[in-house]
Amino acid sequence: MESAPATRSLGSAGHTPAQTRVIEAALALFAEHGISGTSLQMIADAIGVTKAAVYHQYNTKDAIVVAVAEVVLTGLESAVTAAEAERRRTRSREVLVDGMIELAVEQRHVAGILQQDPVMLRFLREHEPFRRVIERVNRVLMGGACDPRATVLAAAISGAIAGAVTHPLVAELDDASLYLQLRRHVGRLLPRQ
Amino acid sequence: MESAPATRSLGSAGHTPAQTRVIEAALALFAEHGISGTSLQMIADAIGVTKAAVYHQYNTKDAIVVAVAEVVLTGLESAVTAAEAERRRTRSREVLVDGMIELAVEQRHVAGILQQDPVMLRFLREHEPFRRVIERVNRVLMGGACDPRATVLAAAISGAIAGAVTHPLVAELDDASLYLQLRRHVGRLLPRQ
DNA sequence: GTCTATAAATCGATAGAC
DNA sequence: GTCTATCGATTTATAGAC
Repeated sequence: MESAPATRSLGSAGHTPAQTRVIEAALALFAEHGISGTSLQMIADAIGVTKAAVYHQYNTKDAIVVAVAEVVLTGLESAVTAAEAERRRTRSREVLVDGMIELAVEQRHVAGILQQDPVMLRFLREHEPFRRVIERVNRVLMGGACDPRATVLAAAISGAIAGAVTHPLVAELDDASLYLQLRRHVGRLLPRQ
Repeated sequence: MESAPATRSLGSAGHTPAQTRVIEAALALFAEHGISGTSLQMIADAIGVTKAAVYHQYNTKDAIVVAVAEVVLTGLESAVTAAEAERRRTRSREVLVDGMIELAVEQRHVAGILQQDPVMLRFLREHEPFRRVIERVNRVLMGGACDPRATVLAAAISGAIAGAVTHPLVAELDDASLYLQLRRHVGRLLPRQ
């Protein structure tokens, strides 16, 4: 029997096979060329269909970007939900950081686009469901404080994780080593509990 | 009297006023919309001239990207040159990290595009003078080692700095606080000397 | 150094057949 | 669900006058 599905504020479920093909092709191309640098023609070519077929699934390019964002953010939402279930704030942050590292390593080839692409950042700011997830993540990372020290710490943690897994230096490192070393280094960033 | 100009492998000197206007406008637009998301028309509009006038200064868009990269990388090259002058490896890394933080805070609104934009990353890989600077930075950050621990550490330091200064959380923080807090947090990342 | 004008290709997006 | 065909706007880039 399945475990009860976590309450989702992001509707990433219910994709037809054709939609899934679009999302996966777009994800790979966005990561390599950026969102602005990816045309619908490139997505269509990658799938092996025409532009019109892509438009039948998502009738604007923005809709594709939102669908891609939902897929990537779903994991982050689960991680922050698990973290928020912890009672102690320091423990909560540890759980979230560990989840973020695991996700970032899993999705290392696409992690960059979510956190750095200007088009994606615009959606993260303006699309309400996305902003809520980001705000929950930041709140946990800041550990209840809101002073400059906590703010920069949260930014540095996010940046270190996203920046490290997408850094050219670690391109040839295996997932397990990257995960272990990243846990170790980012762990040093966290204040002693 | 002026101090002797540091040996430059990046030819960022010798810009005409018109070229400087192009570079500065491009820098701001690249940072906001990404490189692919910035057209020559947008650059021309920002300066207040026509596209043809822009093309008279740089006859391809790629040439503008290279010129922008040179300007931004010049600071990094000075920082790594200063760091390499130190005798002890741990001290060398400290000097470089401090220089990188200073540069990143100064250029916080454009720092992201250099380290994360897919088009810029392609130039950093393929343009030989750029790659040499990046390699020198990485060598100092890794402190003489080349194991997974040192590799991920170097990636995490770069990522933490670039990621932190461009993070939306710190957008409203003043430069001085950002610099101080970032030094503190990234300092914890460095192994005890 | 800047302009007008234009070329050739590609962009996102739509209509309608199958 | 995919196709052909097309639209209008925009893209990079060039030619030639001032």
